[in-house]
Amino acid sequence: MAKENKTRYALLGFLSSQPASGYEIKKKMEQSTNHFWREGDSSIYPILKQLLDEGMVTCALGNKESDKPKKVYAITHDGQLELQEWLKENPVYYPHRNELLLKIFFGWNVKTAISINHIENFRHIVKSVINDYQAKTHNVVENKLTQKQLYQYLTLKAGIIYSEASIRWCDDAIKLLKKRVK
Amino acid sequence: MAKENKTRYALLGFLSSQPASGYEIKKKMEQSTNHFWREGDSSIYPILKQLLDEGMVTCALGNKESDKPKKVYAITHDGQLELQEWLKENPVYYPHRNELLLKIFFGWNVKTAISINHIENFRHIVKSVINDYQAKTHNVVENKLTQKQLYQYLTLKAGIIYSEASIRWCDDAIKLLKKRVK
DNA sequence: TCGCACATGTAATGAGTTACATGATTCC
DNA sequence: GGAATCATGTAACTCATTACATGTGCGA
Repeated sequence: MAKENKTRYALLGFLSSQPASGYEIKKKMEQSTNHFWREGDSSIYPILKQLLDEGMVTCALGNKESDKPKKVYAITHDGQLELQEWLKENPVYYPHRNELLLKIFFGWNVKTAISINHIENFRHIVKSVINDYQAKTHNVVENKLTQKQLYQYLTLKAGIIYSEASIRWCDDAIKLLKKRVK
Repeated sequence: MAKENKTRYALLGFLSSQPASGYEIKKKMEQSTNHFWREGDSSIYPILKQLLDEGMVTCALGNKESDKPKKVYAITHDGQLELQEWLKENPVYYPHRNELLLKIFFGWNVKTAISINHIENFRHIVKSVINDYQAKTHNVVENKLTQKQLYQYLTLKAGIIYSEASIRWCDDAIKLLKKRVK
């Protein structure tokens, strides 16, 4: 079975919300799905073109006021259907690789201080990510959200819960390792 | 900058513990690092060969008693050094893709029941994974572990903490979605 | 005028996955 | 005898990333 390209569904999904250019989609991704889904700078344009050829999206040039070379894509009925079909299918759970854990796993080959350092660095990164999340959720009232906002909020919450779990593991691991080192 | 192949370090890491054949390494991976690092069936043999060419490992044929076509690899001094150099470097944090969250993010395009169903399926999978972890840790006494076992234990604990976080998110998300649907 | 953000693309690399291919041994 | 596991590998394909390439509009 060929590996399916899922970027197309991400693009269709964003366009199902409102028409946008490739660049705008990329910016929106960075703001909203960055912690669980991101695309490279150049992967997005070829696939938009492909979707256009397949009739899943339409393309209109620029907005009338300015003459910027901007292509605004919009989803078609076929595109909506394909998106919905995909949304109904069971998602696949990739086992993701974690290089930090691999280094910890083999940590007995180096000084304990090195492993502790890796974990502390990771903890710093996660801390700053949590701040980001909190800025985005701190004035959210759960039962005042629109349907669309609720779903976005759920993915944000996933980010928070996983990050907090990371912090807990870091603290635990550092404590155990420091006990050994002294 | 070329993307670095990290499989080699995983192999060196396992061989730093004890000599083994490619197949044995694969089996050990499945038992120990499967939740944060796994290799495809066929990715492991070419890289062992490459490590052999580079002098990072040696290769001895079979064990004397049986004449199985088994190649037992052992790490060399150079291999140990390369492993340690890599262990000292700061790990890279990949943003991993999560297809479930992407489907949830665009969930307002389909019936709420579909999103709830995806989350419930995921919850089942995580539950069975947690049972696995617990079987492996239920008789561990933290301060009786050897250095090597401690590091392995830390990665196991990471698996547990992340899985528990997943369950918490699932319960949370299902509750919020069910409130909307009724 | 210089640099930055906007805006769209192509080409090359290499990594990961899947399918394919082979053959021995062990257990039922 | 047949199935599962042990054991090693090759080939093809897809995907993701990186670097490259080009051009506009705007503010300091």
